[in-house]
This record gives sequence, structure tokens and C-alpha cells, in this order.
Amino acid sequence: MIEGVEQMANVYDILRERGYIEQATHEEEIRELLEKETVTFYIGFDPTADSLHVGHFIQVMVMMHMQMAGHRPIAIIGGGTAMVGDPSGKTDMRKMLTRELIEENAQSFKKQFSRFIDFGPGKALMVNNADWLLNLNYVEFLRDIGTHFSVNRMLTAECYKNRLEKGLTFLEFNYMLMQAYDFLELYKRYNCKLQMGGNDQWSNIIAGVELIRRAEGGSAYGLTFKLLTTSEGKKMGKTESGAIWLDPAKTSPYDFYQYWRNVDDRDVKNCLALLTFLPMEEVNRLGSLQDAEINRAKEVLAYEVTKLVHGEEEAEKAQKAARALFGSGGDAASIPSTEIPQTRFTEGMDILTLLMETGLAPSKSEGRRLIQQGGLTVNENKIDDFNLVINLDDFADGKLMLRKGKKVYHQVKLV
RNA sequence: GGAGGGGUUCCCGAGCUGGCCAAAGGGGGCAGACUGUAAAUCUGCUGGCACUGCCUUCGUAGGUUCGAAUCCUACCCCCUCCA
Repeated sequence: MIEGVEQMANVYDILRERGYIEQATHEEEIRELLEKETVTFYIGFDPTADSLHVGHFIQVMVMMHMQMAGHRPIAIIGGGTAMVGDPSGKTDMRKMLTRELIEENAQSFKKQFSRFIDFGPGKALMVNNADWLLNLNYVEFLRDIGTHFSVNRMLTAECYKNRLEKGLTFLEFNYMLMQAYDFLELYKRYNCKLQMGGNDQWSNIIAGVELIRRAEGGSAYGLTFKLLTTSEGKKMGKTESGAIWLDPAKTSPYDFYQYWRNVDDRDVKNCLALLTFLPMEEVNRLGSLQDAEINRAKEVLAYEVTKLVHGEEEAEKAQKAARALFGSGGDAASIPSTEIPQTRFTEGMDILTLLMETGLAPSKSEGRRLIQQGGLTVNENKIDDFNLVINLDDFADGKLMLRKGKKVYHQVKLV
């Protein structure tokens, strides 16, 4: 399903070249390990939402690279750890999730992973840490695992820094132990020697590496990736309306495509390297395009990432729709649309209601504001009257095109 | 448990000698100009609605008052110091 076969080069070098790697516990050893044996490694994902998002996707990319290089990924679904909530990098305590919700989320994650990773026999594993965390005996756990941790040391960990100022509950403080225990458990069960994760997981990862050494005298390694950030250091994959989800029901393929189509010039190269499998020569070539030329690179980026996540057909449709709206040609079939029964227009619908129906405005006040400021176009005619009534005559071929601002298109279809 | 500080509109953060407060300022967001579906910059807007007015909002519940984010009472929560 994924083309672009990796050469015999060491994956470590590939990952480094593409810019994934941020920190490693033992750079040389890891590189050697990956060179000479099939390494079982893991990345954890806490099911705190009902879909994976772009931030997770970068980790999935790494798993794919690793699997293509012949290593064996374990995707851990953190059904147990999500019960506690990782305080790393958070300023506030997460809201507690119910067990049922976590279970549901875990199911969604599972489905999504299967799109990207081959879970065939021996190829990869997906396990839920709820299996061993949920029934732990408290005192036993403290005696077996707790003894290996120094609170003094934990308190100096980067991940707790701002929480020590704002407050940290004992519940969350335990998160690190649980994640470390996961690693130990996987080490024992599957000979898993390497944990990877976003750089915010660094403290938790070394905790596991050290636990394995102390408890088992074993060697384990850790590797972290750059978090997907913009050139300005802001977290990427977030918009005003929330995260960019991989679930097409939560972020439509068109919106997904548009997100990448509109990234900052300066982020194009990085995104191409991290989120596509294009060869690095191509990435470098596209990334060095200047001025308006770089729009071509953005199209490639958007197309490639959308293809990976939603498949070729959806990527194709999204690209055509975008071209139709912003350039010339293409067909607009798959731009976001809302279907509204014809009968509702027989006596006309006021424009403000229509804006709310289509989700272009969250309230009539905002819709009014939008129109007053000249931000709304209906069928390519700028609207200046917020009392405008839309009726059937405004539809051509059963369709009406709304445009908010410069690039938010929305089609109304009669049914 | 004791002492002190604090909970304000999406976020941070003023206001708290009662009316001029839907609430300063900043951030974010949205829109306009510019442009390359970019960035930067400039401008406007930014609780809701039946919008020259009305309604709801300043931790929660009551009270005082013609009138409260501002005063009083009780309660909840957070932080700091002490135990």
C-alpha cells in the first residue's frame, strides 16, 4: 500500500535525515541494534479522544518507516494510562475520562492504526496496557516498582516543571511509573527493547529505560521525535476549531487537504520530510522552491498526506475540488456541502439562518457581522444586506455556493 | 486544621471608594486591504437576540440597595506559608 521502498540504509539514518529524531538515550547503540537485528519497539497512544490526530500521525509515520525496515512495532493503546492522564507538558489536569469512554476510544484507535501498520502475524502487535495495569495490586506495585524510583529525581524531571508551579496531583505524578512499567512489561513479554515517542515523552521514556536496568539488569533504549511544530514553535495540526483529525467524519478530506495546502512556506520542507514518503531529493527540491513557486510544493504535500491518510481517491477529489475553487478547471464535487430539503426554501430562508445551518456562522450575530464586514459571497456576488432572503431562484442546478472570507467555500444542495 | 492570597467574558489579565461595565489592555480568532489559497503589515469586529432596544454573563447560593463584577452572609474550588 505504501510505495517508495526504503533502500538498505539504516532506518536510524533515514529517520535522522528526514528530521524525526530529537533525542536518543544511546545514539550509537541504537543505530547498531537497528542495523543488525529485528528490533521490537513500541510507541504508546493514550485514547483520550475518539480519533487519532495529526500529532499522532507523525508517530505512525515512524512506525511505518520502522516496519518497512523490517522491525516490529508494538502500538500500545493506553487504556490503562488514560485512566490517570499524562501531566507532561500540560498546564492543567486533564479531565478524567470514564472507563467506558476510554474503551470506545481505544476501539477507534485500533481501527485507524490498521490502515497504516501491517498487523499480520509476527509483523506488528497492538496491545492495550489496560490488560496489565488495571488489575495491579497497589502494595505489590509499590514494593516491586516504586522502590526503583527516586522522588527527588522525579521532581527534577522536565515534564513536571510547570506543574510544580501550578499544582500536580499524586494521581498524575504516578503516570511516569505506569509508563515505565509498561516498558518493563513489554520488555519481559516481547523482548521489546526500544521505546519511541514525542519529545514530551522523554522523561517517561528514560524512566522506563532505567527501570528495566534496575529491575531486570536489561538494556533498553529510548528515542524521541520532534513534535510537529510550525517554524514559529507553535504546535501544528491545530486550528482555531480544534485538532486536525484523521477521522474523515471529524475533519473532512477536503479540509484536511486544505490544511496542508495552506501551511507556512517555511514549514513545507519539514512537513514533506515528516509526513510523506517522497524521496529526500524530491523533498529538498520541492522545499527549496521560492515565492509563488512553492505553491506547487504545497499541492504535492497536501496531496501526498491526504493520500496516505484518506486514500488516493479522496486525495484526488480534494485536489480537484481545491483546484476548481481556487484555480481553473477541476470539479467541485467534493467541497464541503450541506443538504437542505427544497421545501425549506419555497417561502425563502433568510441568509443568517442559512449561515447557521451550514455551520459557516455559529450565531446570527456573527453572521451579521460577517456580512457587514463584506465577508460573504453568495454565488460569487458579494452580499451587503443581512436581511437577504434566499429562495429557490437562487439555486442553479439545485446548488448554491457560499463563500466566507477568501477561502472557506460551502455548497448548499437541495434535496 | 491555622494564616494569607485568589476564582472575571475563548485564554491571560484589569476593574472590586456600588450606577458612565457586556466589563480596560494583550493574546487568539474572524473579516477587509495587500498577496502566492503563504508570511509580514495596516484597518475593523470579537456574549446572545426580535440589535438605536432587550436578555444572559464576572466560582455557587442567598441578602442589602432604586441599582452589585463591585458591599454582606454561607458554601465550593485553587494557590502560598504554617501544622
